[in-house]
Amino acid sequence: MFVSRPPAASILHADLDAFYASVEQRDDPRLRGRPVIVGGGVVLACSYEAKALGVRTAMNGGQALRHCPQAIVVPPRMSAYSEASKAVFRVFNDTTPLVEGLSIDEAFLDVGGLRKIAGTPVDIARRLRADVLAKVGLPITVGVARTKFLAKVASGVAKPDGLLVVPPDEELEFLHPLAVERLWGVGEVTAAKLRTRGLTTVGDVAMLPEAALVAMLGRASGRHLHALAHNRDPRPIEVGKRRGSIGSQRALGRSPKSAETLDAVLAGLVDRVSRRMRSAGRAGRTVTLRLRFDDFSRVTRSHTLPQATGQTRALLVTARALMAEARPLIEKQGVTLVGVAVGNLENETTVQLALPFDKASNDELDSALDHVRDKFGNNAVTRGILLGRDQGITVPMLPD
DNA sequence: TCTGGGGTCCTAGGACCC
DNA sequence: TCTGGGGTCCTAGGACCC
Repeated sequence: MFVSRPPAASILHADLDAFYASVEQRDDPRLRGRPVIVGGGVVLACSYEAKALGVRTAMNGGQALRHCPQAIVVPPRMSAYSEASKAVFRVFNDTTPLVEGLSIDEAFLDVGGLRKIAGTPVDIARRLRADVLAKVGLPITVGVARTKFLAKVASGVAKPDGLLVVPPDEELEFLHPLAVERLWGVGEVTAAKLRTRGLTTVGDVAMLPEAALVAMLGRASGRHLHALAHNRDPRPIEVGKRRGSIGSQRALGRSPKSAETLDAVLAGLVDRVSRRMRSAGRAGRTVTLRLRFDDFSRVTRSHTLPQATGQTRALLVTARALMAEARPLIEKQGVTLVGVAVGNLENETTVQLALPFDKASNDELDSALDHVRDKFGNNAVTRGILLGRDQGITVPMLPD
């Protein structure tokens, strides 16, 4: 007869500490041990030394310096962070094939099946932290639990440079005393709603019936929160998720902007987005224009095309039409931010050019290749497969 | 020095089709 | 002729996360 045991804690949530700031401290020894702020007008990231003095992410730069006049402010180096992220994800992927990336600096890893070859989840987590430090030179915190949600909560509690395991028989003891803000999906608005009703800990929330939470927060949020407070999270690790939209935005400051300036900004954003789409081998159907006004209110206007595209021209035509639609609002309120995003992204698996090679002139072939380059980026062509005389060019799906 | 830039998911109403 | 239900897609806004 089998006795069923609860599944072991075998989900890891690995989260780099103060990621951008740690990369800066790694690359410049003079910054180590000192309060570092990455960003200028606004704090993109700050070291734990700066956090200890009251600096927070997304804080306005002047405000941050008032908290911490001795802070060293460095401009962001996005390509360095992107490289560091790739190196860390290589360590993740060397640890287990079951890796689900959440953002540039965090991921879930399922190490449940590795006990025989790599040891217990805790052994693996210790080794992972040591490997990331040795190979990439960055501190990383790991939470270990039976579910994704709890592993993430655990890493949040263990930060910085920590390791925290929540054993399956201690889950509620760990979870219920925590502040509601620790729950994934509880931000400022939800926390305020809960607190006005006297609910400050996860345990308080767990005592409420689901229907009460649904009435308070809406169907999805209510159910979600009820499940998390009772530590129910059956979601598996998902490998190979691809993003659903690509966007870019730019803050403009408060001074009024002419229509020409706005159009130039718009064209620049569309160009940036479409380049990124092509080099990722993606195409999308829904173009969204986002505007922010000087009172910080926002609006969006969107339009869905019949066919997915990654071409600059088609996206720009659509974005301009949306901008024209929003014209009256802009004249009334003074726009301070413009963003363009393309969603409904589809995977481009292959492109077949209906161009028989044996009948095509060199010029026609060149223009066909240009077409592929224009649509999918240079990468696509160098990685393309020439199938033969009358089958044209097939471009394999590119990893995002 | 009031407030960056990149995303995800949910809701709700209306259009449209069967 | 009138009435109805279900499903999907689109648009706009909002909350949240890093």
